[in-house]
Amino acid sequence: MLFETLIAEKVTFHFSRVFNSEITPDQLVFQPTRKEFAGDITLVVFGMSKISGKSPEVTGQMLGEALMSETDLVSDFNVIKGFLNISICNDQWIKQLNSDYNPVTLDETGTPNQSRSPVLVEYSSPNTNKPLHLGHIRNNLLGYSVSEILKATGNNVMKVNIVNDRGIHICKSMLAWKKFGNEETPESTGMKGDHLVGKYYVLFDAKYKDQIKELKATGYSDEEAEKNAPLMLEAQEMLQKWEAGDLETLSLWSTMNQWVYAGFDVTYRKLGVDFDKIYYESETYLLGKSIVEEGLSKGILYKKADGSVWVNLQSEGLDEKLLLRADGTSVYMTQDLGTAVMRHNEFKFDKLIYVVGNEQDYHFKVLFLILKKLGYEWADRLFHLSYNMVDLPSGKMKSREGTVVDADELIDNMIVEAEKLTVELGKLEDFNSQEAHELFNMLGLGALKYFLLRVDPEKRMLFNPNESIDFNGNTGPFIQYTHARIQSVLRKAASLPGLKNYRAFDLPGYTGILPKEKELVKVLVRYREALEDAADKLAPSILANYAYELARAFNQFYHEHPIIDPDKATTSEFRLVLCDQCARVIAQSMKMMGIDVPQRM
RNA sequence: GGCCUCGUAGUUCAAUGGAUAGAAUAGAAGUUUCCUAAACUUUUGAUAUGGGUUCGAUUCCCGUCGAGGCUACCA
Repeated sequence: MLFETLIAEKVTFHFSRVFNSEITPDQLVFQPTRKEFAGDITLVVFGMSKISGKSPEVTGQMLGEALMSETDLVSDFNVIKGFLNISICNDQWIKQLNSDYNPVTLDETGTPNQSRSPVLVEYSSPNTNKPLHLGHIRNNLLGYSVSEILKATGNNVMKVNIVNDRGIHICKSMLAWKKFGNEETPESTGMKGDHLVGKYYVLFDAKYKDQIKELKATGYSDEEAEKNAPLMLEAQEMLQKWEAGDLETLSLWSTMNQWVYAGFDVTYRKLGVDFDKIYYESETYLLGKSIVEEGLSKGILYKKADGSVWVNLQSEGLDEKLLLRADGTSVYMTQDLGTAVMRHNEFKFDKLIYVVGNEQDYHFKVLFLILKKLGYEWADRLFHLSYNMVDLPSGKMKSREGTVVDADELIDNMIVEAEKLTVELGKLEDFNSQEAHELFNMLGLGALKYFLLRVDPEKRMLFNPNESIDFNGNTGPFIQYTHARIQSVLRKAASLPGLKNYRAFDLPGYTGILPKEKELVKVLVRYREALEDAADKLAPSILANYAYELARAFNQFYHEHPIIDPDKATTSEFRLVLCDQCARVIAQSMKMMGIDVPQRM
């Protein structure tokens, strides 16, 4: 917090002098002073009164007096209950905005620090049998944003993706295409590849359901019907062929996967997310067996009579978990053990962060425990960044019931909506068609990204597609608008004689800092703190809400001080530096959420 | 059944154990001679419930109620 370190140092020094007992800086609790009280920073003295031996009020009063008379930081103070409200001298405030002060000290180029061992962020991890939907968007934005935040705080980040390109689900799409597809291709239909494959996945499910119904009519039970439906049997046969390396199956698999990848690429590009390395499960699913064998030989794992391999986690309060089937084939867990070890061998990562939905909380808990049991010390540096689902007003999204919100469709709608509103507001007078198009993109995606990122990842959130997304209030477009507005102010200032060099300013004799200016400085200076918090908790929501607070504070400030007055260059300079800093901090925090900000709109 | 999340204004979201629980939106009333009104000002309105811990609890602990997830030799 602003001035916290400075004050803390003085407090510990004077505390021991005044009360004859010691207190350490980490015992001090600071908070910003609430608006309704006089002061800039508040020291909570309840906890200190035990050490001082005096009541909270007296402790606060005596400390306040000492700070005021013995330091040049404090201009005033008051004590209310156990709260010591401290006012900071004006010249200290101005120092904060002096030419050597720059809140944006982070690496603006985004170049990772290569000398540090990398932080791996795994996100997206799609299946190749259907297009991406709203839930994936939350995942992608979270993963991308967390990566950018970590980069900005000096980490060497590797973004990785593991594509689930094998298994029975792919076979279902392949089978339906083979039987009912009439050789359709993305080219012949004009459909995006992932949507085309998804169409056959849905078709499989529909036909499969018909068959179940027929079987049940002939007296099968639910379970028998599901198991014995011809389509399901065929799909399983196909999976076996795939695993056996059957050329025809592999070739179809490869063709359809390429369609999907081409489709995903389009969506990823629209979302502005990317990866440094992509893994494919078809290449990694066999990993992990040797690790299990090793654990077995060390006696950490055990074999049951049927030959299956298990780990016992009952001492950790969990259950037994299967790691290898009786036939020696691997399961999901085996594969994840393998990829984790492989990634550590490959990168010697500092951390590995898995951005995966919270329905897999248990899986990751178990995964980390097993690795720990197997003796990998780096197991402590694995994190599951768990996020909750996105709900629709009708409840949970269910692909089978067709209540999913398709990613591409949603993105396109957002852009159309942005266009409608912008045109309505008549904002486009000096935009050519390409610039206008870029602006709609920025606004539509800004709205969507901000909407999904401003909510704490742990929390379930609600998305209402009919209402689309607001462009007013706590939204991406509001912040984007504020940035454009500031740029406009700065352009105007640059055109005025005498104000061209406001960036390299110092403040000769300027002392009369106004309350609104002070408020803005306070918000600005908390930026670093917000960023470190966001990196610490892997929560872009902190940055999102911070960016909004800053935009709002700016609009209020601007409302009160709207005029550039060339006659009062000093005052204006100070304000322009504030503007400049606001724009830079807004742009940078938005960038870390993958949101572009317009220069004008 | 067991385990894990989560319950905050009508609605969508905030709040390192701190002061009178903040915003937005919806509702009511206002502000444009101005560098951008996608702005600003005023106003109505909330911690599911019962205990406990303490100077102080939305936050920590226990119970109840409610929502969701996990509890596969699927991934």
